[in-house]
Amino acid sequence: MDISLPLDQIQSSFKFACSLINPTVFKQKFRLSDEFSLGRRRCRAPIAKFRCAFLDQGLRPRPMPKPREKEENNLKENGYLEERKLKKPNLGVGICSQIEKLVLCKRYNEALELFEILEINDDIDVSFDTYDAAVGACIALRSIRGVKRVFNHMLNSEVELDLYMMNRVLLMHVKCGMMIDARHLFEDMSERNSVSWNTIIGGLVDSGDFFDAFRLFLMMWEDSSNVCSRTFTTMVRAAAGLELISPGQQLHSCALKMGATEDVFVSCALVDMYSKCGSIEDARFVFDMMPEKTTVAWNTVIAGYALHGYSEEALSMYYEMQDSGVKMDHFTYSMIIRVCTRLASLQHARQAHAGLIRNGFGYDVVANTSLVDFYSKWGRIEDARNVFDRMPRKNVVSWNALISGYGNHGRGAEAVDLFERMVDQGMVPNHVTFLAVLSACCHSGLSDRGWEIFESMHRDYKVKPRAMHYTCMVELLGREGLLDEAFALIGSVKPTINMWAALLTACRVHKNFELGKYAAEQLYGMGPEKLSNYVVLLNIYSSSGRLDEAAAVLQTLKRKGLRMLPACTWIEIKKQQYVFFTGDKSHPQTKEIYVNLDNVKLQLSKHGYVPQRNNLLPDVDEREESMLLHHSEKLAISFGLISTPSSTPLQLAQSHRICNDCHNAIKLISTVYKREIAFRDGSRFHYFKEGRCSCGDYW
DNA sequence: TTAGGGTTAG
Repeated sequence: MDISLPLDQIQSSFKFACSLINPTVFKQKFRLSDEFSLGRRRCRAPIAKFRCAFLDQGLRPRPMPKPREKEENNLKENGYLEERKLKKPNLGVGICSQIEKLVLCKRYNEALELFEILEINDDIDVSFDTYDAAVGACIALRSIRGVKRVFNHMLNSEVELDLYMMNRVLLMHVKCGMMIDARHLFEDMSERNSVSWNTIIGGLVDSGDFFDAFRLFLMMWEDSSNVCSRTFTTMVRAAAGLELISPGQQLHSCALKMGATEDVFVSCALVDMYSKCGSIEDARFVFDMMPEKTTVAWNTVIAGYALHGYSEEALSMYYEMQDSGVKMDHFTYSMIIRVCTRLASLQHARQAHAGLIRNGFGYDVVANTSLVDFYSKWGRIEDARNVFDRMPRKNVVSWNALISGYGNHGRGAEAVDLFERMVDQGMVPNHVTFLAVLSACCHSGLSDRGWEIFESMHRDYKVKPRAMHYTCMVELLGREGLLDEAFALIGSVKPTINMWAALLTACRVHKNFELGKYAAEQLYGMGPEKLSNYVVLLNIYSSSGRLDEAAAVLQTLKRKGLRMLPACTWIEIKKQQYVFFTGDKSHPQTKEIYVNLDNVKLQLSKHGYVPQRNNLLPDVDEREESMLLHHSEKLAISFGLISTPSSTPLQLAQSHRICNDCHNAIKLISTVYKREIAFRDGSRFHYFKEGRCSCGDYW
């Protein structure tokens, strides 16, 4: 970060940095609409221009009130005028003040309903205060209909809006996502202040039009009197949205020179920007420099660590935050519970759960959803259910988390029940819901129900099945041995690697070598340079006893210089990483490890765990095969990642998830290459991305 | 009058 430049140099370099943003590229990238030109015109009567824009959109305001002169003369003649004059202000003032009161009480819907009365009574004078309240209701409800109604009324009444009200109207359009109208409004404003600029730029950033936001900011920069700390906050968010550190750094420099970094909002935005742009060190630097660290500042830096997979650092910051005495909020707990899920730390998660309740956030939907996810992922589905049942409000993510949990526990019927209950309660399922419930059906062998749900996805819920749903169905059909149906399903869509892989697995299980070979070749054809595709092809050949063809694949591999790395698992214990390859005996405590593994194997068998034998590999003895097959779960158990040695589907699934263990590849490579090709490739160790068990991409 | 941080799957 170069922050030593003089201000004028910073300004010019900032402009240069922004000019580097190629409009064409950005328009393509962000699918921007036609270039937004900011007119220099000034309109003396802005409301007249709004009317034109309004009519251009095909909207027709109600007829203007007719002159009442004739009517009043008639009334005067009949002696009614005095009565009317008395009634008019009473009715109008009553409704208007009622609207204002309803908005104050946050009864926005009722306020807008009452506003309808104003529409049908032309003779009620509406004050700015009432319009302001109605605008507030529209913003709170994000009601486009409300915006049209209130704005229409303003147009009809021909009221001259002052700058404050113009900004409110602008904000109303921005908040309701009506950015085209907002742009027209902004363009036609005869007077603008920093609020007007910040509002429109903020709207552009919120709607993802980062490039337009930068362009407008540069225009604003020309008249720097309008630029304030809130502008920097918004623009830093734009840089974060673009994930471009260079404009972010320039903004940081400008903000420093203008003293804007003293604003806690700017600093928080900078912390967020640096972490989103991949520089957690700079994020931490900005955080450390903050004289006053607010809850949001702590949350932002914790979120930054969590985003980059630094779960332990995130947890450590969480405890530092606790020690600092800063109040934690529902954001803090949501994040930290998610971090605990990654760390598989029941102890910390329980503490966070207790803190959540103790500090009065026990009803927060997001934090509770994190808890449901945590408990269901770590073998405590009943705890997950308890948390879920006690949630006063649930959103689709909460339902998805629990359905997914039941599915992973092999409790498919309960997952389906939950899905049906969710629909009964009026919750709209999304593509994640269907993935969870289809996957649950798949793991529990509920093929008919799975197929029914799959068919209803688009028909009843208008959720178009994606590739992952088709993959799930291929797996489901494949498990049932319906290989031709699975093949036909793949043929009905654009096949993906995962679909062929699922079919290949089914073919191996059901010994359909011809179709399996075809699937493997398709897989091979979709990514010829990917080692994993050679491995599965090699696997299918050797599995079907076609050793010559398997040898040919090996030759191809050799010719292309692709090396197969042996399967490995690595584990971090107290910041020390331990790496194990298949059949590895190089660790100084190998003897103890294998004794432990044998104990685990014994305990597993006592719990009824029967290793799945692979009858396609004749030259591997049973002991070795069993060891290879369950390498990951045994390691996970022996290092305490799985609390008890049992064979519940969840625990096995978790161990595979942690160790990313690919059984077939391990077996194949250890069979074909034996131990002598096992080597430690130091360059692969950079996959220690999250410091937990992981496996290289080359599988 | 405008602003910063969070959940499911992949």
